[in-house]
Amino acid sequence: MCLILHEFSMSKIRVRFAPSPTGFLHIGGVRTALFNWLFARHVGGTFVLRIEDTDRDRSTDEAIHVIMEGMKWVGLDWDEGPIRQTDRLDVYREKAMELFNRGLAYWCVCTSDELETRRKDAQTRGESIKYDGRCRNRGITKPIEAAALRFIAPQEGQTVVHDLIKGDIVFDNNVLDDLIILRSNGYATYNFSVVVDDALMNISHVIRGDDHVNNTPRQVPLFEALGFAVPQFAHLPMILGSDKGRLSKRHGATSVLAYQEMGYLPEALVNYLVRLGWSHGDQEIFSIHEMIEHFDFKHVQSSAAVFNPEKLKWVNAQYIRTKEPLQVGEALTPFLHAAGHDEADIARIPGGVEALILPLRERSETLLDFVEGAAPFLVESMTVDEAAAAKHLTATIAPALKEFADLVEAEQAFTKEILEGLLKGFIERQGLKMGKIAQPLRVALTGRTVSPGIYEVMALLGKNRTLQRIRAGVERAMKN
RNA sequence: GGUCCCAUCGUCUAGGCUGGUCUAGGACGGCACCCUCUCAAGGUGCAGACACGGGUUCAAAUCCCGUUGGGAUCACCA
Repeated sequence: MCLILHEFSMSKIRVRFAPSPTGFLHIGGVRTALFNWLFARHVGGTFVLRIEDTDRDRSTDEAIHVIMEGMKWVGLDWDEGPIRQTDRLDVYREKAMELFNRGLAYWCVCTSDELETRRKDAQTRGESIKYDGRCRNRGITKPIEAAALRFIAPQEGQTVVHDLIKGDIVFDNNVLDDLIILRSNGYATYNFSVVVDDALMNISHVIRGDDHVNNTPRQVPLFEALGFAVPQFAHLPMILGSDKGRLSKRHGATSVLAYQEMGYLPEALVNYLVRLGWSHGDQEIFSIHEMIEHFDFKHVQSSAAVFNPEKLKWVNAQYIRTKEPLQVGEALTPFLHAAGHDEADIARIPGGVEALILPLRERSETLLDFVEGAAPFLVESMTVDEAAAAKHLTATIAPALKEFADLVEAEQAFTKEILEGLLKGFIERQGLKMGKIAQPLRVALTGRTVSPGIYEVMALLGKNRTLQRIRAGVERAMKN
């Protein structure tokens, strides 16, 4: 029974996302996490969050917090962790010493300064800059001075990495360095702690960025030396900026949470990101369920992709238009508050926030666009675009506006449909064209030349403000 | 420079493994028209790509080789 259980856990698919907490969670990190998560959910495996904080100088608790907040916002929940590598330092030391005791590692007393000058010299001579191995045969058993522990890397034959995305990648072992696994300060290095953790945590698939392919042939012999099975690898192509360089602040926000602030819906960001490097025929919009169902490595692109903010906006707009108005309203409310509109402002609108969604969602790509478009309906006295007023609120149209205001005042019910009938009847009797009256009306009601349909505008304003604003518009028009 | 990766419209991509159905499909963006009270949304249409050169083959976007171009990586960072 125990054996069966053990074997089951060994064969189970386990993946991990292992960010280093030296900054915020950026777009590339989210995509790596997403593909790990999607694969885990697709196969019913386990998704582990591991924090690689062995660089004690650059890692901060704040960064860990921000990373987890970002993951939560996009909905990538983890099954185990967060596991911090700094909690496992003893494990790495123990495994490193095990290699030393087995004669698979040696002490190196070359200082970093010496190594650096030697590297530079080698480079100017045009030679290989890898470690020359001078401590390899010194046989230091108990270093008195500060010493680093180096792994004896194989120098003959080849290491083949079986990559789920790129296929087999072959490296000649003679390019392999005797890499340091334990620093002279006693802390394990990245390449070593990663291997120990992936092995001990039974990670079956290492899914990470493309920039790690060259680390892989260094890590594979380490798995073997430690006596562990080598996991499967999947190296994801990079995400590039519009200049095809690394994605950076130049290309807009790089922190996920900045996209939250810019009014993007998390599901839209995820949808955009999943299509960056992965496809399922011609499908563009995927529910989370569909992504999980269809995700596979076979359709992951092997070349890098340029991040396109325009398309992200389009995807966001699709979600804004199709999501339940109530849910959009929930997401929108904090933005309204942030813009200085309180509950009383929102209460001015007949129907509240929800009433705002339908007329504005066809015109909004982000939640910030909603805030902008909703402004005239959330205030008692609005700001008027002077140029618009000068152009549309003329003395010529003033009498018609006034007469329409009287009609509105006499009307008891105040719905979009009734208002439509009212206006249409009015212009017919007056022999006016809709275009003649609609724009002046719009400027009078919203202070702008751009808004939702004129009936929606009046409905959102309510009878009192509608009358008030048309009358104010008439005043202004007569002076024009 | 060494090593490794990559190469279809401006961008994301389908197709490639299992050559013919590809005069290369879809999406974003662009342009035009329609709809129309403005702006959108929506609809219709247009422009736009197999990096180049050699092979293999009756047939190549698809397979092979080379060239060119791009990228990643070469730390006691991760």
